[in-house]
Amino acid sequence: MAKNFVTRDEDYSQWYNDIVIKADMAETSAVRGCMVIKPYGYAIWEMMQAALDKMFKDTGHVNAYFPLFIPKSFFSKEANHVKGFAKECAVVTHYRLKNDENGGGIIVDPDAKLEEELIVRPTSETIIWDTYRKWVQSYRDLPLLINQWANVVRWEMRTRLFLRTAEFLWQEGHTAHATKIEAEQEARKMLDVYAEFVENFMALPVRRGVKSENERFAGAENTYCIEALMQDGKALQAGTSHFLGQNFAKAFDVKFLSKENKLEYVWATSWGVSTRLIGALIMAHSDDSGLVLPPKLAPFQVVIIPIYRDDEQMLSVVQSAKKLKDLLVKHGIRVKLDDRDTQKPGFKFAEHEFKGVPIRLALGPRDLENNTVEIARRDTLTKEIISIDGIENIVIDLLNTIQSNLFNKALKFRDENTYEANSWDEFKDIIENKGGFVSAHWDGTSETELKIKEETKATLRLLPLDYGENEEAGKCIFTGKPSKGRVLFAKAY
RNA sequence: CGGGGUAUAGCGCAGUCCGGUUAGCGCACCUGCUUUGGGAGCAGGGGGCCGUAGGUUCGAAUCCUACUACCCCGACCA
Repeated sequence: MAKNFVTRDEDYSQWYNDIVIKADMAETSAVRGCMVIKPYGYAIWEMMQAALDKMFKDTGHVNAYFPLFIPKSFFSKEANHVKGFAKECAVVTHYRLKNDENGGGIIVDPDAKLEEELIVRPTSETIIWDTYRKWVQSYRDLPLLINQWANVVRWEMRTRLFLRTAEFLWQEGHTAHATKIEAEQEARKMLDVYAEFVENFMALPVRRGVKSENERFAGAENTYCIEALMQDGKALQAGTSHFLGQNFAKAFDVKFLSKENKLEYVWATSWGVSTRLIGALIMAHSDDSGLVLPPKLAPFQVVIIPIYRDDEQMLSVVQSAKKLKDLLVKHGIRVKLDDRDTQKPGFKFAEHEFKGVPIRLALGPRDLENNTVEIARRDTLTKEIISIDGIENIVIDLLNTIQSNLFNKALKFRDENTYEANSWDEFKDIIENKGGFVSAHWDGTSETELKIKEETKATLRLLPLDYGENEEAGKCIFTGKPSKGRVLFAKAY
């Protein structure tokens, strides 16, 4: 176990904070509620961005950039949208500072008040749809398939690094379509893209579903989501994809002439994932020795640590280590050679272990003599000495093994912590004493959903995609009224 | 926004009740020697407007007042 590091059992939330800080991913900043993402944390984000961006491009999307500031009047055009975000908006009211004549330092110049206040975007639907109005005239202009990588601000009272901060980084896709069916398919398609990313790259299994009316995005007709289970038994929403209907098209008057020469409103979607995924990544796989990263997202997949006693040994060992690195890099592996002479090997072992590097190779004088290398895997914390011949294939295989091992472990955990509840007592017992996902019958009303939340703190995470279509009908565990099917509850982040 | 707490070196803390030498400890940092296959040892060294502003006093980290910031627990959220 790592030094000065709390275990998950002792204090899960302290454990999480310690990983973020001690693995050098992020820290709190001088600005309330905002974090500094440090190079190692940002490198993970860049890995995520690269993978997602490719998936977006492969599904026909292109990137663009829209303004950080949104005129207040735009914001109020879609009633539900304002209602959802009004409480957490940062507002720009002035555009100039000046020196205080009374010696009070720099003050806001009261003469520089903006005619119209600007909202710092909490999401960009409004500014984007105001722009799309100008871009769309004909069905020939559709579909518009655009994504933007950006920062957004939601003024949160209580924050946690990566999981909830006032400013965060994300991507938001905003698409416009000629038909309802096409927009609905787009929203579903992007949900699948997210699920595929989280499962394949983050090695984290997800449940796909639909949000209840209560949890739906402000301004959406329908919100699809993926939910993942963390090691403490709490669910985390890993991504959302919204079918926006014609709500924003109507609010911003975005119309097109159809093939039949009829003027129609366009159909919309939006979808996003954020740096919160880094929080999910940490909580899904890490252990009491620190961060554990899936090979596909690890900034370094392999770290090589040279071991030597004197300068002469250092020379030959480091030289061999460099050759080893070059060989692995040639095979497309991300490798760090930690040849710092200022730290001892033991220190480096501990450091890279804490930072979650999937594979460690240690190379010393004995290895040079015997043509061997010590190979250690982060996910199982096991190590062995192997022949260095064909090391590149062994590493490639092991990276794949680790990736699937992490997924399988997370899947097993998820399945073992998914329960069916058939009575209210059973439901309460599972939520209070076990945690995890609870599949239960529900009468379909917001009222019941809220009461369940009030009494147990569990929220309705999702309705399965085939909700209402399957044969199993039952009675709501809370009210006993008829249910169209089981839905998933959990305590959530 | 409610309830509770904290503020002293880069980080973590002691000292504060009961005012009195030059404000201390651990980690980290710097220098040297010995070390190096799982977080090295010894010796020496540097670093402080004790959160801010006022007050009481011969004298304040310590007592009083106000302010500010941060943390934890609740309601909201990706």
